Amino acid sequence: MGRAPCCEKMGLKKGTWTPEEDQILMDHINTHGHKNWRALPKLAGLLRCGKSCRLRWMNYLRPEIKRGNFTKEEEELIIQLHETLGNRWSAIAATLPGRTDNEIKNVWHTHLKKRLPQDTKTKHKKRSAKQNSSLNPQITEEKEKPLLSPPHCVSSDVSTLTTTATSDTNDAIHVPINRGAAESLDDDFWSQVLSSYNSDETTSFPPNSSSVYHNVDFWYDVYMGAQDLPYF
DNA sequence: AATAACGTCAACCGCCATGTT
DNA sequence: TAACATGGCGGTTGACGTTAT
Repeated sequence: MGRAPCCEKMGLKKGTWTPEEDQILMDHINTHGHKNWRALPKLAGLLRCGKSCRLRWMNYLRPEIKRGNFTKEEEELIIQLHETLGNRWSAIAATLPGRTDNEIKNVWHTHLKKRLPQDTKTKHKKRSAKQNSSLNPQITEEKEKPLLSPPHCVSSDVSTLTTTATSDTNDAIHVPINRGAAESLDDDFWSQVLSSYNSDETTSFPPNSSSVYHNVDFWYDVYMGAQDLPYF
C-alpha cells in the first residue's frame, strides 16, 4: 500500500519557474480552469507536477495577488490574528485580500516574529490547530462545527469572490473566506458581524461594493469583534 | 575587491483531510 | 467500509540578493 508520491520524480522539472512556464500555466488556467491539478501539467504541456503548478498559481500567478510590502495595518492584523489562530497561515491569509499564506508565513518569520516578546514567540508551535489540540483547544473544537453559512464558502482554494481583478491594484473585491477561515468562525460570530455591517450596507454578504470588504480595516474590525465572542 | 554572514522569499516536502469509487 | 486519489496546509530548505567585515 502506501501513499503514491505526488508526482513521479522522473523527468519533472523543479526549482524556479521561468516566465515561459508561467505563461503556459496562466494561459491554460484562463482557458480551461483548474479542475484537476494532477492532470493539468500534462494537459498544459508543462514538465511540472500538479502540486507545483497549484502552488505557483496560488502564490504567484493568480490575478488577485497583491504584491509589494505589507502595510502597517496588515502587519498588525497578522500579529493579532496569529495570537489567536497560531500558525494557521491560510486562515490568516483569508482575512488579508490578495495575500497568500506563504507570503504571510514568510513575513511572519522574517519580520513580525522578531517584534514579539520571547514568551509570545514560543506560544504556538508545530502544526498549530491540526495536530496540537492542547495548544488551542478552542480552535480544535471549532473544526467540529459545520461550515458557517453567511459567506457561502466555496470549498476549494482560497475562495476569494472576485470581480475582474488586475494585479498590482487593490481594486479587486474580495470576500476572502476559505475553509480555514470558516472553521474558526461560527454562525453566531458571523451573524453578529454581519448584522453590524449590514446595518450600514444594504446588501447581503458578500456585498457588491468593495468599499468595506476589501479593506483591511474591515477584517481588523471583524477580528476585534470576534475577541468578544466566547470562541475567541 | 573579496568573501563571509545574514535576510528574504519562492518552492519543495510530507502530512492530513476530504472526496470518490 | 476500505482503499485510493487529490487538494490543501504548514514546516522547511535552498538560491539569491544585500550588508558587514
